[in-house]
Amino acid sequence: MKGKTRLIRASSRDRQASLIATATSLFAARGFRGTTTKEIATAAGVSEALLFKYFPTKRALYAAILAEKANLSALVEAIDDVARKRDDERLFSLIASYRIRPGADPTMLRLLLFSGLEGHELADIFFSKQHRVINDYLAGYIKTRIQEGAFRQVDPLLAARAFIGMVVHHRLLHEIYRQPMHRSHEETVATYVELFLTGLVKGKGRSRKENARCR
Amino acid sequence: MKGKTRLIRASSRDRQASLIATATSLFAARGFRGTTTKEIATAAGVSEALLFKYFPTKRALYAAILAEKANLSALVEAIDDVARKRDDERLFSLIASYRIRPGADPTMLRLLLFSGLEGHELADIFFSKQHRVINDYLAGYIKTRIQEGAFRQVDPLLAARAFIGMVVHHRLLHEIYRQPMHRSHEETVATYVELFLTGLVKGKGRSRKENARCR
DNA sequence: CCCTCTGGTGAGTGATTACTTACTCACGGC
DNA sequence: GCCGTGAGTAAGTAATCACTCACCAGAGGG
Repeated sequence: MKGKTRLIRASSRDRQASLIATATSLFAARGFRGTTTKEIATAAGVSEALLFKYFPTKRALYAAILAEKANLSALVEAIDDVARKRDDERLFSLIASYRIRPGADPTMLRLLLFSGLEGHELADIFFSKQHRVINDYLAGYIKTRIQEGAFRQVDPLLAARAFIGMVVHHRLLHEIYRQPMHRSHEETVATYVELFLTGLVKGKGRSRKENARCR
Repeated sequence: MKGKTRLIRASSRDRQASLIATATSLFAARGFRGTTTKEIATAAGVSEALLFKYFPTKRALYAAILAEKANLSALVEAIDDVARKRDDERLFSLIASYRIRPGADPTMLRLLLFSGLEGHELADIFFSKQHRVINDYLAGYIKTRIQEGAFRQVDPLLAARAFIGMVVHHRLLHEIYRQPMHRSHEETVATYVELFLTGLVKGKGRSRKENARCR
């Protein structure tokens, strides 16, 4: 209490984590080239020199972020459950909701896009962990459902891409280009899922809930 | 013929156009922040000082590009024709082919993404001209077809987004993240169009070409 | 009381950046 | 023949960048 400011010396691990957290949001907002090491250090409340004590180069800090922020295991686990029950509508809704949910922060999407566009060497790994995991999982499920006779005969990988594409594109418009969502989150998800499962053309059967006069 | 090199003095208009062309591909490849004025000038074969004779700032050059490169009228005209004939499959195939065609260059997509991510002030206008035009056109067509009873009752804007989303996402994977196309260009387009029009779930009618036992 | 180890910094360094200034050169009209 | 005009440039400049170095402060152990 004798000094004017209470100097708090953080542990090595804490400081490193705080630098990564700060840098993540800055890199996501402005990209690798658009973010300076000074900005990161200042935002984290330390000197620039200290940043270089923990990460030898700016690229190393960026690489640490891409390597770390990549776990989608929570989503995959949640999906695994409904997949076993063969609840198609719920499974697709879950995937879409996870991305389009109201408070979903755009950090990871922006980081993914920036790393791809800027051609970072670790972009491939980041891409694999962020996107491919779920794409491949979905393709696997679709393949199974085709074999079971529940889905039409299509290329499972392309079908999975198509659905993920709807969702990712929606986020892109909303989070990058600030396009307003003119429908509620639930309506949007339901529309995409229904479109994907039952198609756009009429007269070939309706949604499960309505009359199915073709039976 | 007396000098060692024949100095060719281009006209103001030609030089400006050549600078814009050169800068476009560099900005698309590396982004606004990742491209230096010196690189642009050198690539265009002139001095850096001359660049600033034609464009007062680097941003002004970038703005000139975004303002200029935005015409999709050729596609809209081609679509207009099949739209009048109500040939759904062909219309959707046309839109998809235009983007997924073999030699399509990724310049505009990359420019669009970079400008959105980097938050350039003209990104909105560029986005409107590059993307919204076709999205709104497609939404209008879908709305008409719903009124005619040919398509199911869905939000036309969301449906249009969904289809464009499939296509844009496919390009993203292919052109930004270097994912290989494991199917031919035609097969891919056909799959997306069929998926979108008739859906994934089986037993509710088939593609037009096969039996339509629900009639 | 001193010694060492660790978290932390102020003040640089050379390279690169967007942009400027003061200039040259070629040519067409008078 | 000379003069104005427009294309073109070499050589800056101030700011900013990633990164470095020499140094400091305080805790803990002997």
